[in-house]
Amino acid sequence: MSGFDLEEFLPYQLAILSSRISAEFSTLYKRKFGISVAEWRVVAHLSQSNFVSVREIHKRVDMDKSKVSRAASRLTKNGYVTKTANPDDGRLVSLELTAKGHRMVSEIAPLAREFESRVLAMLGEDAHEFRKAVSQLLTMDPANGL
Amino acid sequence: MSGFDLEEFLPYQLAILSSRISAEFSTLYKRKFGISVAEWRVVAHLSQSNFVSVREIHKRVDMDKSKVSRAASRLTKNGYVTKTANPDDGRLVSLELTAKGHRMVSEIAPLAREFESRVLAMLGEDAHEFRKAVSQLLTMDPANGL
DNA sequence: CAAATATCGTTGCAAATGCAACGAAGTCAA
DNA sequence: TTGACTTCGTTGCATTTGCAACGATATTTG
Repeated sequence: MSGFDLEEFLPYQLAILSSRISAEFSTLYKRKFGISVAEWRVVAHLSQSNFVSVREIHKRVDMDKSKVSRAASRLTKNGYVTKTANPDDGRLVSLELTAKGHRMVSEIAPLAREFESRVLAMLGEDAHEFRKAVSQLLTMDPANGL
Repeated sequence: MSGFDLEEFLPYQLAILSSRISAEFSTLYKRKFGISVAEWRVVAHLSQSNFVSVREIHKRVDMDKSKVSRAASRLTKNGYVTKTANPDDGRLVSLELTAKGHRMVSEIAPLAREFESRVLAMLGEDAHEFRKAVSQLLTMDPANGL
């Protein structure tokens, strides 16, 4: 039969690995706060720098701007985020964490760090090398055909 | 501001990396054959072993059985796959590549290998270590809390 | 300044997704 | 053998997603 060995195909392996890890971690905050992965990404971004526009987040992450927009709307509806018009540029929206949003992030953050440690612990000595490789690959330009 | 550094968070990095790589590669076959990632996974699996059930594919991959079922239906409609009832167990469906399906896989396979090489080339010496780490992480049991 | 262009966020829409429920088929035990 | 239980694939449904189009605002160009 031979054919193509999907199990050994790196893009496939990465997809499986990523979705498993993401699913595993997301249950930690989904259960407690009812937010999605997209919403987690938005609040995590906002915990680092407030007054961020939808476009700003859309640019950094592989998230369509409509996805960001809707995630932000859900977060606003649930009191984690506020949306205000940027006074300098009427097209922009300034997203900002509320106190409730900050509390949520500070509850999730230690869980995130602990989860990450557990994953890296599986690699032992090689953990650092692995992280370096991931960072390296992330520097590729998706527009330039890698 | 401090907060949580999402950019350095491994699950996030893996999600970005995986989705970029997947998107990049999928354009190679989407354009030519009009199939989705889910459909690619199904035909790739089938290129290794025919007469596979929906459940079989569902078990190996992080794909809901309804997702597999629908991907198989689309592939059948487009002449890449046939569905027949398993004579030994009426509940099972035997998925099988058609000649057209085999031709498609044999066109995509070299593109896949070349793409993978290009990705690994970015890592140079460390490519092998990286692959080992990915395999290692994939052995974790998602049910057992990693 | 006016008009053409570009950028930003939202929304409509069709397609994809996850989940639960279902019917059909198989297994097991009394 | 019958009846309870399990397994398999499909489908209904609500939600999410990606893409294009839109209105609103900025910027650029003539």
